Amino acid sequence: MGYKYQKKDILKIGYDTIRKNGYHNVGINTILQNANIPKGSFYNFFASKEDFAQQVLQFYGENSGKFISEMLSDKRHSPYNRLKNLYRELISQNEEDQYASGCILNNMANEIGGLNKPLSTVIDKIFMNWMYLLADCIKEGQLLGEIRDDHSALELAEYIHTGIYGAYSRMKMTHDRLYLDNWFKMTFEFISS
Amino acid sequence: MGYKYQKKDILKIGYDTIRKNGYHNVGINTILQNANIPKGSFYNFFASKEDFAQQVLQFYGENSGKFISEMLSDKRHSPYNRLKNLYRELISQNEEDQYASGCILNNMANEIGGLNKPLSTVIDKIFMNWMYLLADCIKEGQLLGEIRDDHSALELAEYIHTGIYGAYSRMKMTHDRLYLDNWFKMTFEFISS
DNA sequence: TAAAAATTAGACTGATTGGTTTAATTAAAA
DNA sequence: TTTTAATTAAACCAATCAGTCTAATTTTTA
Repeated sequence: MGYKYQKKDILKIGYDTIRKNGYHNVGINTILQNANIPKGSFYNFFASKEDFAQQVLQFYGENSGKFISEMLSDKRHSPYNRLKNLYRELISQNEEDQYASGCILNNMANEIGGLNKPLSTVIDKIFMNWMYLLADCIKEGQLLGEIRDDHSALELAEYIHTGIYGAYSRMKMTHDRLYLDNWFKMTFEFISS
Repeated sequence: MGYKYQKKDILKIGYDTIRKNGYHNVGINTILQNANIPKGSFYNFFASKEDFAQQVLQFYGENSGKFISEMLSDKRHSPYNRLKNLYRELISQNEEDQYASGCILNNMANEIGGLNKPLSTVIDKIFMNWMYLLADCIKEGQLLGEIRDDHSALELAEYIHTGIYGAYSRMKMTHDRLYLDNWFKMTFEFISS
């Protein structure tokens, strides 16, 4: 049977709440209400708000890693098109909240990255993990001759993904996908060979 | 003579404090301490924390606008090189705080852009104002044949500036300029014709 | 089944939040 | 110079913050 509440469920609520509202703007009480748990249970699972945020990021990083990995190993498409499909999908996922929130990793990086070393370390690890997944696919595309190879696969991966983070910043202002689409169009033009 | 405190000085302190620490992470009391003013004076000048943030952004937007405008009208260099000089300079400015803070406009956009309509409207106006300055210079470069013209000047402007915003997100994790430099190298290669 | 451990529950705490209030002081306008 | 308005000053307020505490309950282990 197990106990009443599942850590995983609280992390899921926390992910959603923090992604949409930010870190400092969200109090523990909001998490408790959204997850419908008493404070004692929260602090039974998590040592502090910061520890919670860390686990939320980890949770998200692992799920996203799996998703990226699956999208980039779909052998029905070429590497370049697999990349395009991934970002097409990531862009589409923002429709759910009217393009208001973006990616929790980027949000946290911008909000507290420069101030909180433990959290920025976690964010960096997750990010680099994704980059290696991207770089593998890009490398494949370079060998096939469909992606330019005057820059390393890892550099291109980082260029692509930081690019969409910049576009998220603008997306939040306008609440539409125009900037994401423009970024998509131009980036994939620039990296094709 | 005038009164004891100057609104402009408080805005300058506010700009610095909020840029480095975020919006929700900074309380009015911190601003009061940093600016060395009593609470009564603050609320004499500003209606609320949100109003204050709005005026801080406006203040920054105008100063930055002037700076961008000057850099982009330096006729000793070609348009393409003026752009490069501008971003070289913007990157360098981040050394002061060990690449931990980035741009207040981008930070605020990411932290509260999706939640606060009045503030996101201000941010958007300032951003677009900059974009028109950039686009004018890019247009010039396109006519000279040194910047690719298969995308509109405004689209390229937006692409460039959202690009550096993405790089800021990464810069905050690593606290160095590597990502900024990589972004710079690749972007200016991609947009040259 | 008995004992130990983990979890649930929410009242409580001290510090901090954005903002108000009232009085004293200073500068500008008449 | 007198009156009015703006500014300075800081004590004060209700609400909220992250986190603690103790007791009851439930699950696991022995």
